[in-house]
Amino acid sequence: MPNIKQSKLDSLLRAAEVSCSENGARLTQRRRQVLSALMQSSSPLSAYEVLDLCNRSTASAMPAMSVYRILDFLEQQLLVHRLSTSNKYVSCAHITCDHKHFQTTHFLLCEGCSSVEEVDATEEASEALEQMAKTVGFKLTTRQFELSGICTTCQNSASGGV
Amino acid sequence: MPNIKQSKLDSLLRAAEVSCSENGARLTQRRRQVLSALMQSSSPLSAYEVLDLCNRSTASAMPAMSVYRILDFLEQQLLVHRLSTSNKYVSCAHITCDHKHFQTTHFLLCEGCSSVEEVDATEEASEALEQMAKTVGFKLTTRQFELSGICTTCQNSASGGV
DNA sequence: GCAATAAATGATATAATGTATCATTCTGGC
DNA sequence: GCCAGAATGATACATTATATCATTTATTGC
Repeated sequence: MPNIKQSKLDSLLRAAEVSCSENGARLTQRRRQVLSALMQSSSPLSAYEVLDLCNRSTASAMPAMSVYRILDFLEQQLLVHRLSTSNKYVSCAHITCDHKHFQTTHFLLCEGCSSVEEVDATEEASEALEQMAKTVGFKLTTRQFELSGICTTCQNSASGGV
Repeated sequence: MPNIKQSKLDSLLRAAEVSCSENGARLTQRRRQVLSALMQSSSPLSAYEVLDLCNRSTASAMPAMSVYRILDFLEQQLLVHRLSTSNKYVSCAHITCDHKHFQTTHFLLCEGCSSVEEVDATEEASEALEQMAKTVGFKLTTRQFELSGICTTCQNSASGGV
């Protein structure tokens, strides 16, 4: 279920390739395949879901091991994010911009349609959390939060489905 | 590695039993065993870690299935919490008080010693997160946040270990 | 261009985690 | 004691993740 245009996908992949080469890394065929699967998905995918998609699109079967390796690689390159609450992966929403993930990122996970929205933390939210932790002497290192809820679309459709 | 006194453990278990019976549920031997393992642990435990602990303390082997069932039960009874980021379990810090988990709870996970601190969300933090989500039309349902960082103890000990 | 080296992937086995299903045992109410 | 429902046991299996070594593909120095 590709929910993005081919042209958009191409430009994302091109940007990803540039990003890799800037780090002295290569966006190989296999890596492109995995990244592409995530980009075309409207919801986070597990490693095995990625595997299935890859093996559906190509004749040559990819082993599970490769998917895990490649997901790790893509995560290091900041091209995908791993959602720890569901242990699934999403492609980064900021591949084409020069956003550098300096600040904290939130992922809003819709319980209705499973979509994910990647947003920057507001100053206030970061501040408030930091402060709260500090009152018990805790020093935060978390740079990523995953919040569940209902997205706009699902709020408007009574059913709550896709 | 029991980090709590026997008397403390006993009183916690007694309180848990009362809590169960108020809900028309029973704290059976097996359930007590599982809950006890979690109470005695200074860090969150996976289902299989719980299983190992239970099977170490008793002669009669408990099947994995039972542990999963019992963890579900204890979670329903609000006697334990499931940490979704690590897929592990901790016993509730508020078993002996009448705290009812009405408000949002945070879990501060120490990257040094793996300990967990369960704290109530501050008004400001809840507010700020809610507000942030609202700006993109998202309605939060999350009642539990898991934040990683370094606890006081580990900040003070250079090594960062236990 | 070509060997040497490193990076990436393939292939296989296995560990770890979680669930489905049905049988058995335990418990409280009659 | 008997029965119904709850709880647990037991077994099989599905899913997810990792370890390890072989093979292929790219890169570098010559």
